[in-house]
Amino acid sequence: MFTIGEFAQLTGITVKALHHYDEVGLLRPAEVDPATRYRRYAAVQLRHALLVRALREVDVPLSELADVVDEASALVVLERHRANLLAAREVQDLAHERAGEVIQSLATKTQVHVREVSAQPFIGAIIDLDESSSNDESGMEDEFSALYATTIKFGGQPTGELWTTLRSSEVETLELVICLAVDRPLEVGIADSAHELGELPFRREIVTDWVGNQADLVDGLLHPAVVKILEELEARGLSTRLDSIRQINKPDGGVEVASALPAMSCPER
Amino acid sequence: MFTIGEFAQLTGITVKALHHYDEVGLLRPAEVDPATRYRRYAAVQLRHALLVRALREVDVPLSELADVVDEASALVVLERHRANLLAAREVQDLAHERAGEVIQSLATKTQVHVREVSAQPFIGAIIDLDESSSNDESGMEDEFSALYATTIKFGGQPTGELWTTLRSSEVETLELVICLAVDRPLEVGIADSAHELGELPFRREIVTDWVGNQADLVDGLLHPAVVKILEELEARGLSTRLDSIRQINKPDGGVEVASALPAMSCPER
DNA sequence: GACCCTCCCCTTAGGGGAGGGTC
DNA sequence: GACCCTCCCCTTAGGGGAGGGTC
Repeated sequence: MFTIGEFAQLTGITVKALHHYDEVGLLRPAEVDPATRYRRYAAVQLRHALLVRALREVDVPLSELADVVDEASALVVLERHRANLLAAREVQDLAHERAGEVIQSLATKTQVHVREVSAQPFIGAIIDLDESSSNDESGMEDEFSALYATTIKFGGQPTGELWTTLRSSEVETLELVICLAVDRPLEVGIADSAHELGELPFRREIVTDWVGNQADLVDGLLHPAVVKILEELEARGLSTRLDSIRQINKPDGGVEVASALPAMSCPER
Repeated sequence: MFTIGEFAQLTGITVKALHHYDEVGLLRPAEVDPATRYRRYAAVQLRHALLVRALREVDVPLSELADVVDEASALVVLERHRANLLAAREVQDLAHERAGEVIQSLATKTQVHVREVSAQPFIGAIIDLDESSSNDESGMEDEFSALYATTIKFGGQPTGELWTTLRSSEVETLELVICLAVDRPLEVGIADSAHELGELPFRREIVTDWVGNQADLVDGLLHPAVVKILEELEARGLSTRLDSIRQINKPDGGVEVASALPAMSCPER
């Protein structure tokens, strides 16, 4: 039998840790003096303690150590833990890549300017973001072509420009509206709950151009050009509501983000 | 300006985390309503928040995020953290190797037997383990050859057998005594504070043989054969004091660990 | 005089409520 | 009726004491 101090020396486990292992039931002393509460450890406990210590050196959580009864089970636990670690590293590596991309995309220069644009009729497809939550790019492409087909079917003539707007519906769910510019206003009769028709009026817009590589963007995240325009809008004391913003996907892969300026609010400069 | 909920949506940071960042001063809301204590976040805070979130995704500790003011500093922090991670992984890998070795060494079969041995004079060198704490093997080799030389100098004739014993000195510091068997008792006059002379009497010993690969042993740790003999001693109701144990290094790399049995304590079986 | 005991507080980064105002 | 607020408790694995017996 050993005192806790001796047992600590022999096993390399600290007295504090032994206290803790006793408390959680991982490694109970063979005896406890009922009067003094002094713990006594037996030589038969050395092996187990050494296994525990070896595994704790590689940060195997205490909960997994409950399975360890001999060298064989210790090896199983060690290798299982190792496999988990390696898997976690791969996740870590991917996360690191993504973090770098996010930072890079925020760092890319964004041009800001103001322009006048003429009235623009459009047709929009309403997509519930909460449902199709896995916003993979391919799905987005599908939505675009579906909208294109729908437009043709209803006699519209797409002029090529595509944009999206985020908005909150009355039922408090986030919606993405995918819009396609058409040559003339479509008849209201063809609209359904999943589509809307409209016309952007003649207006002045503030626009941010983002010329980074689309592929570098991490999806599900605020687009850097949206960040930029929100900063600009706020700096001018204008509304920073997302539904006032159009995100225009250019054929060359670039992105414009635009928001209408209130009439006469911003004197030419 | 955004409510905390909106800001959370835009940045992907949870409301709980924003509360926390406010509390620790990492990311304070632009305004707090003095009456309701409602937090208000500004669009200019989006960029910083997105950087914070990107770095938290890779588990950069909050303390390191204090340095982050723009994309450039975020990249610096990201890469610094990455370097730390990679270094930590190497340490982890080594720790994993060692843990495996420790478990393997405990798993190697150990023979136990009892033998009678004749009286054995010896000379021992006393080494303070607290001082020469970095118990590298080479240092141990040096000690052996020094002892060999000393033995010769004092007219002793080493017979080859080498062993070590661990003991606690009267001043409560752990000592290792390195012993060399000699052909006849040396004169007491030649002993000094760093050496001791003695003779193991004729006795019966319990012995554990360990035949694993010496190189697989992790130093600073209880030798598997010592663990085994302590178990055996305890099972027989004998003293498990370390200073009753001799660890004999065999020329072939094997290790014997022996402890004298009390006279007549253990009837032949 | 070391050793050992039992509290008790502390560390990371929030998550999960409860209870009660606010938009 | 969602949103937001401020507590408060909880999680890992012990480390660092304090205060008081024990070998």
